[in-house]
Amino acid sequence: MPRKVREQQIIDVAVGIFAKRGYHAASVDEIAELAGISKPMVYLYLDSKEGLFLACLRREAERLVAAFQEAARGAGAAPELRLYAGLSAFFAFVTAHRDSWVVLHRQASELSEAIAAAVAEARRAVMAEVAGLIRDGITESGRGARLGGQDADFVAHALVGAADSLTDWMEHHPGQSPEAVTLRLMNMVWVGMRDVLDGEAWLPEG
Amino acid sequence: MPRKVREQQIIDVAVGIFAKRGYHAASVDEIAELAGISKPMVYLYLDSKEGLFLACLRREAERLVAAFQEAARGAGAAPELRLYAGLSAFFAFVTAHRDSWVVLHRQASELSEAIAAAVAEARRAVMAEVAGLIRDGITESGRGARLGGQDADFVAHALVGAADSLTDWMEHHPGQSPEAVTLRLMNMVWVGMRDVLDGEAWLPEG
Amino acid sequence: MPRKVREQQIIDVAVGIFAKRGYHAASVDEIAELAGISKPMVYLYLDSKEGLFLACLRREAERLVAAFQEAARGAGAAPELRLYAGLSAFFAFVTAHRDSWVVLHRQASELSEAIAAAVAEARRAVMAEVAGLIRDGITESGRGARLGGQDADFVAHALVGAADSLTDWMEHHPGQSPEAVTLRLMNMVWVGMRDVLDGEAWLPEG
Amino acid sequence: MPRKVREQQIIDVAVGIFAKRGYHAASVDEIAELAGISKPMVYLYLDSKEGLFLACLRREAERLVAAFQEAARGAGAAPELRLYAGLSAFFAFVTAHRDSWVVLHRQASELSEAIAAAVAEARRAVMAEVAGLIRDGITESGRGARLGGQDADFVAHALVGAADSLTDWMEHHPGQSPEAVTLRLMNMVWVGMRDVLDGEAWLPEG
DNA sequence: TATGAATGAGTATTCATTCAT
DNA sequence: GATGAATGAATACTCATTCAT
Repeated sequence: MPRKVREQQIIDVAVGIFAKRGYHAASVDEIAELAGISKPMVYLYLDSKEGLFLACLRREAERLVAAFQEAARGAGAAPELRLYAGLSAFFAFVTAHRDSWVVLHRQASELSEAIAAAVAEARRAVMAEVAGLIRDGITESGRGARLGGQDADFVAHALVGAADSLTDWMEHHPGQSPEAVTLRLMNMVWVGMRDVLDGEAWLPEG
Repeated sequence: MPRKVREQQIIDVAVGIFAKRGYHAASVDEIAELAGISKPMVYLYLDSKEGLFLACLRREAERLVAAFQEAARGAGAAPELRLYAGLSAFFAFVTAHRDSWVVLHRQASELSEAIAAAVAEARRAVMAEVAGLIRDGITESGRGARLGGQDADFVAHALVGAADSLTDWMEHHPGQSPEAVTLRLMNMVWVGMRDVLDGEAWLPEG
Repeated sequence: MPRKVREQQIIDVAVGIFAKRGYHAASVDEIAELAGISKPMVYLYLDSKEGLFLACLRREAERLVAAFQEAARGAGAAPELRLYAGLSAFFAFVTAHRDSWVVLHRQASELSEAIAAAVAEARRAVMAEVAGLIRDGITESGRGARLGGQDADFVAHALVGAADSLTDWMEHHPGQSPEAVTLRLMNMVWVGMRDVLDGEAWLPEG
Repeated sequence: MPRKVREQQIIDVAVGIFAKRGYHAASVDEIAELAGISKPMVYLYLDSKEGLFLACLRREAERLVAAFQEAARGAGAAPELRLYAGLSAFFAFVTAHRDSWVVLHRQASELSEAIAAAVAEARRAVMAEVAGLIRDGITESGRGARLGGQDADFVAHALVGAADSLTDWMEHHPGQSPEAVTLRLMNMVWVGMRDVLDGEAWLPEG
């Protein structure tokens, strides 16, 4: 069996176990056994438990970002439609691949530098993508005059954080389709942003 | 030294260590040593590593929720001002107590039933608070006709997720005061929500 | 409360706990709590866990031996009747005081020199008593010519071992009264011994 | 080194340590070290301290029962000769393998359910064997009329208890060969039983 | 390539025992 | 006389990792 295939098989199993048990509670023993392979092979291919987890992280992050980008790029020129398509792909992905999501989202802390860095990098990639779309949207709408680059970043963080949190929300509202969630989120954020840019400010005084 | 005082000292230290190392990597040995106490005392007072972590979780969650509620309640009658005050208190709290935040936010997975339940409960309490304010705001504005209870929940999840994520953003933009962040988030969400309620919909077609 | 009384109270509780949990699994904490006293008091009165156990051992051994002796002495002059009465008292005692018996009989090993010595001493006292009666019986019957002192000891060991074992047997045959068991054991041993002394030998050849 | 061999080595060592120190005082560390193996191997092969002890218990019980049965079966048809041969083998075994005997005989209490069950089972097996021979002896002698099944059990308990106790006695009388002890015990019990069955009763009145 | 056998290092937890008051 | 507070020391158990084959 070719090396690359074996490696992917191991990663497949590992993602499941890491999602179910968490990084620490997962044991290399269990992963090897479920992958139908001996432990030394796992070490030969992936180097260490950390290497194995990193491989999982990278593959799943890549898949998630790819899903987002592909959808966004296939959605024509309008930035808001691209954002919409990307978000839609995101919700579809996390719905379909819970394990990937759990590994990406819930294991960030208490891990080594290397892992924390990989997680941060994955998140940064998503943020950049989203912020880019937002920036484009602002520019295109001709409303960008008053805004520096920081604003798109701010909105991107808010939006991605909202999306993360709504992923949990979806779990408790199974009737809601990913599409419906996407649409509602777009409405809330995009309209808000647009109006704010139009000068419709909210101030504590009301 | 009286028991209650010692207990708080231990929890103080433990929050720091758990935040720095994560639940699994943290060792009871280290916590005891840093607290200037012997390990058996830790076990006598907090029962187990899990009990210790739960105590940390509960105390910090209580403090965070209390900060939010106190601020919100002291801010008059208008729901939007109360929400604003609450968010403001939230950002101030997580800025001032990074460790508390890390313990609350980043340790949810791979832990025992009991711990997961405590984390979920803490998050639920925050959500309920926020959703209540949003619901009040909708009702008071007279725009509630078209909305069921689920909508406030949806917005609350989006808002809380955005706030979580912006906490990370703040870390990389130290110039931004918690107040400024709060104001921008309010603008984005509140204005967006208000306008959506007013019928200003966004649809994929543009 | 006078010291002696307290001491006995502690020993009462300790016998129960040691019987229920065994020496090692029993914790001084539990004993102190059940005795309604603080741990340092237990140490003040009994010195150590081992001291406490020794005190239990000695008191219960004394009681058991006393029960046997008293019964034997109250039973007239005939050695066989005295033996019968003693055995009868023994079975009555272990039936009535299971905890004492368990502590005396089942904790002999894995303990310190001192404890092992105390157990051995208790057993030795019982053996001496029994062997004495047997020796008297042999002498009186005029059959002692062919026997040295070792024989009485041998029979005593066999008899006491049989009694120990029958204590377990009684537990699974609750219908059997201590008196009935005593009588059957006497018949088996006494008749056998008497006939053997009369020359009725058994040899492998049949 | 093949697994099965290692396992037996570990058990060999463990029997010695458990006999010397008792279950609780024995440490897995010490056993591993004496076996010239690392602790994780002990756990891999035997699962837990309890598992290790159970393995010792089962192996030694099996050996003892096997020694008894083999001797009894090789001794022809007469039940009394088979009993004699079995007892003889028993005394030879406990003389030759003191450690096995200590582990089997002195660790029954304060241990877990599982261990207590194993000990009880071992004793039950011995009892059944002995009781069977006694029952055969009674039947064959044509004296069984007046006896129910319980009597053989009663005699078996007495006999096994006597044998246990005489094992201790032998330790203090090194001059006595196992054969001599066996013969004396047979005489005492068998003759007594036979005569009792013949109607030669003993009653308290004399 | 593949693995059965092996381990060093570390962790949570418990308990008998003793001060300081 | 009495106790709440405190601890040193020990132990079962686990796991990532590697070697010999």
